[in-house]
Amino acid sequence: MSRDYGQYCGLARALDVVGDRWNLLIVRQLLIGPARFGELREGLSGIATNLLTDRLRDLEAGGVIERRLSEDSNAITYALTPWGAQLREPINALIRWSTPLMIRGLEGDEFRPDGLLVALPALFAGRIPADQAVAVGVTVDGVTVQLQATDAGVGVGWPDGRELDAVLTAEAPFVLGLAAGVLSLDDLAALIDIEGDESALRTFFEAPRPSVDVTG
Amino acid sequence: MSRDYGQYCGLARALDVVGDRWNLLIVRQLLIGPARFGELREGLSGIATNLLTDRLRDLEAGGVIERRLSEDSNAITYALTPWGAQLREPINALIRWSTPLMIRGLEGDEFRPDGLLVALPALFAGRIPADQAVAVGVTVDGVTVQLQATDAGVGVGWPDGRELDAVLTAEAPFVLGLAAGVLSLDDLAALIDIEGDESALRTFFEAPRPSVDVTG
DNA sequence: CCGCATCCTCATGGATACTG
DNA sequence: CAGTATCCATGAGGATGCGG
Repeated sequence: MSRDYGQYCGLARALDVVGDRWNLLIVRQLLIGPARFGELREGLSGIATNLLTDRLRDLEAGGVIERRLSEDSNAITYALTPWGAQLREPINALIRWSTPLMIRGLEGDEFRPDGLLVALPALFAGRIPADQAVAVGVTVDGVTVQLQATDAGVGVGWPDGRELDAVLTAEAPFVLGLAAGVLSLDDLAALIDIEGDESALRTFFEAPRPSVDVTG
Repeated sequence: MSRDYGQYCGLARALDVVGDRWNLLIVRQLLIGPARFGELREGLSGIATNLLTDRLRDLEAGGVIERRLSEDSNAITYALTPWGAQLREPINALIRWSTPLMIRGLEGDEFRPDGLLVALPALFAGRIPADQAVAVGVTVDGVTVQLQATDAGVGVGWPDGRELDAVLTAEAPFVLGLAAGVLSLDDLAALIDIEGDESALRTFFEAPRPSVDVTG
């Protein structure tokens, strides 16, 4: 690849920059936060190191990411530029579109809980669940992610020490189906585990959210 | 490519289906409307025929497109499935993201006016410009596209015979900059040509629209 | 270890010619 | 017109090496 489409079309030009294999997955990792070379390699399930080097150079030349030398020099950190960070919207849209592919289950694919930090905001995008200061946890593969009601919508992140009103423990496909609104807590009653105030969970998982289609 | 990422991640699974080279551009063409093999080949500026065949098969197997045999058989038409048509949102998001790349100008790339039928709805996405029954034309490369105020937002299409309140003639980058809101009619006064009621054009090009960043 | 370069193999992309 | 078949260049993927 790396070959330009040669079309004066927004989609073609966007793909000239981020369409190469691995590029958008690198951006996904950096949407979680700045990362070192090795962290990226780890989060991308073992991309070949030469490819990661190439892609990082391409993305830097394209203005999507930047290299930062940490204070003590010698340590290079990769981070999104402001423009690169705006890829969150296209990526969120692709994540919502992929819902029919996700509710099929893992099918042998590798699951990394930090992916929830990108997937859950995409599925909850922009909706405002409640005025209350509700915070719940979602535990997948033994790792807990915190959902928190904010004025702007649902905030997603690692637990920040605050008390959780409830914790939902479930397999990854169930969590994503719940977040996308194609599965309900009642549907999954026998397959999930809930501790604490179940109504706090319903605040999140029964509120309106971006429509996704499951026709696929 | 065609190789799966092997990650249980919405973005990775989406790219497993539409991430191969040419795939999203094929979807872009089909967002304009169903098309024959030769029309796709034409609209993709001469993609190799074997690649087009491969991609069409992949997309069909992935549930994104379907082959329709026309009534008199012998003529195959390709069209998006309902799920495939939902790629409009991710594609729109990428088109909005690409604005900084587009306002740089053509730079030798091929421009096809039918691309405006996809680009303009992306840039006007969802906003409601006016209650009036205003319709204007945008002429690029001698081809005119019609913009029409509707309850749902801006409707974009080929002229349907109705009388146009105004016609804007300009180079493609100017039209896209105007639609994205990073250029104004006043900025471009000397570079564009306006016939008819200029205020009708302002109804479209000075209304609020999705924010795009030009930091790139 | 971390960041990257080099080599090698093989799948994929791309251009052309060809066929029903 | 709608694809196949063929050939070649390129890129992906994996292993390894190397300086810091």
